[in-house]
Amino acid sequence: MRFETSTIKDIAKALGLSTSTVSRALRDRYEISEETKKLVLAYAEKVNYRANPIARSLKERRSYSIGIIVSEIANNFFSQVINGIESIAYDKDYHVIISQSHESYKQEKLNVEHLASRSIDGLLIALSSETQDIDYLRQLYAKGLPIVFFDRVPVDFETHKVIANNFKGSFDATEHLILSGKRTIAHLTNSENLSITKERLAGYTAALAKYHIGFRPELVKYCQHGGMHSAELEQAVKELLPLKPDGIFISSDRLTTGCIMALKKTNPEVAHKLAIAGFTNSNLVDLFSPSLTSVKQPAFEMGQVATELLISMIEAKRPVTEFETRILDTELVNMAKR
Amino acid sequence: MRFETSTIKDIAKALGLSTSTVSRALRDRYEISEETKKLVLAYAEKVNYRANPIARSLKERRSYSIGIIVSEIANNFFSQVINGIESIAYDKDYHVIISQSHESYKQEKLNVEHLASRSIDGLLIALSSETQDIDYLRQLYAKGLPIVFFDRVPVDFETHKVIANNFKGSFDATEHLILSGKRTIAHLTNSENLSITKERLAGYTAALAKYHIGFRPELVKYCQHGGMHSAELEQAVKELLPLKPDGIFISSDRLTTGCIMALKKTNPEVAHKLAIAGFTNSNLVDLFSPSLTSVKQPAFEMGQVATELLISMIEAKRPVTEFETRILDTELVNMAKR
DNA sequence: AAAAAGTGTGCAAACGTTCCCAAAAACGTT
DNA sequence: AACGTTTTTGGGAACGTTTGCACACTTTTT
Repeated sequence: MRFETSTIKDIAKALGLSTSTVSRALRDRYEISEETKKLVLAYAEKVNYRANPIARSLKERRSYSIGIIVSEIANNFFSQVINGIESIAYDKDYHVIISQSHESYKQEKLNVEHLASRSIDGLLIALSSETQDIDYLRQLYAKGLPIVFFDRVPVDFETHKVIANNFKGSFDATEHLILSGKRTIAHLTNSENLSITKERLAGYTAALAKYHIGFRPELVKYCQHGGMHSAELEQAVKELLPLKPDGIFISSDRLTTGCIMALKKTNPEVAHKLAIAGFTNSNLVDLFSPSLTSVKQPAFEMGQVATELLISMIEAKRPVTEFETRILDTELVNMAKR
Repeated sequence: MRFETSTIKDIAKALGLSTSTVSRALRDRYEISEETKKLVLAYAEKVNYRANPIARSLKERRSYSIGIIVSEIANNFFSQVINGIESIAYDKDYHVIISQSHESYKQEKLNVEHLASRSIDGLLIALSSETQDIDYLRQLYAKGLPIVFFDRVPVDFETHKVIANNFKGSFDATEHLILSGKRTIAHLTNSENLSITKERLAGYTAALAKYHIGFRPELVKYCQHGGMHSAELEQAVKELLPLKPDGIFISSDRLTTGCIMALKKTNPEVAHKLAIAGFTNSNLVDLFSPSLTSVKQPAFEMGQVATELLISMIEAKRPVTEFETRILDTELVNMAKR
């Protein structure tokens, strides 16, 4: 801000102390007499002193801020994750800077690099559905930037990761469809290179296998852009319907809503006959028609856990070498009766 | 970031120049020989030099970042506004920092002050539904922090403002209900102290007046927390239904979805008989059941306009004294036939 | 040929902190 | 009373920039 606020120097001058003393009093560092400390604190309070975080950042070579990359904040899952992140970050005096990749690799890379140049202390990232090459992240990581992945995580990157139990979530949802009598269950899913895609596919096939239903690859449709383009979704739906599925399991928030929308638009009569189960964290799911069974991820908690792990990395005195992958359980809700 | 990158000093040393020369070459300032400039630029490119924004901020006493306060990012209207803000901000090399008030005055004030201490160059804010006292904003403004309000704006604060044409949006929605034969139209709205509440109420009453329908105050229900608490909504619905409305006009995104949810939960049979019209920017509105007529705000454009105004204030050489209030038209979509 | 004007560069201070190092003050021990 | 400890304070450099000023050199003007 261009307008002046009081600085440590001002306080020092006013109190006849040195800036070092004032700084120490304020940060409660080293040995400092109770008396002086109180004096400084009282005066600082009086003039409403706020430390200049910019100056502090420059000096300490860290910014007390962490970067977040998600594909879209207008996505319930991600906005809930962000709320979780904030809840922890603010507690520990970190600020968060949110960037959106819009499922674009180029945008993601650009944003990450921008954040890195803004001196973030660490990065929380869910990869875009387009992302295949994470070399740029490796480089930053090698240079010392702590990174924690969540939701969409790369397999071959050694760091902390936080994911939902995608396998179980998918298994449960698929099993639910099977138990309500469906046998031809389509699977609409994200870009093939995402970790969540693989895990969710595995849950789906495992459920089929448990009930001795043959896996038919043609029932699985991938969406490269994660549902960002409605044309992509309509195409997938168009290809799927001739196969006469009686149920469909959809593997992401955006795809779920997008798919129902596409169904309604292109084949409204089918939409209501098809049993639908899908990942979504929308809190509007109760309003949807056709209704669906939804797999809800513990988004808020995922954000919290990821942030705790990240901050532990940031504040570790020595390089962290032991990494963990936290897996949090999903929840199956709003069982549609049909 | 704790890891080292090359600095202006490094470049200067490597090239046998002074830091001033390098700085000037990089920023293309003052007279500097083409030759030296090319040399520096080439070398900077080679070592992948990135100016340290922190140092620059400290020196220039500005951060090239703007703060945003919204009640909730998990709200389609606001996330679209944010996208609009980002589209302009990034173009002009500003970074944005997003904070959520969660419709709490306390949280809002805390966040604003936090942002201010983080040296933002300007603030874009939509007031929380609880906010009555904006003295803290006045103080910051008086100290020189440029502020632009959008959506929820205070009346008695002289600065740029960007709003939707709330009057017309409400008028159109209410008229739509009237034209489809409704006569007892309830109005569910936000906290009474919000600007949008007043404007939308005015549109509602004007439409009633045009068709010679008497205004019945008991048909208007205010929600202090803007739909953040479902109990509040259910209570409002409970009080409204005995009055036997045949239509309802709801005046905000969160209230619209929340109200339908409450209706469905408490009186599912009524829910489908009532004609519903409401403000919402949800892109899932096509999936809703009961369906509704929605008033959509030009959220993206609002964000863009607000940002342009803010940046013009930030970059003005002399204090701005002429302020404008931009009013953008809403759109009535998805006319429910009933 | 000297003075004036123009051009390119470097020096050094400043932005507001933190923190190493040394100096001063307070205290205790003999 | 002189010394050693311990506790508290101050001086000043550093973080990476930007920029006013001075200086040196070149070109133009008289």
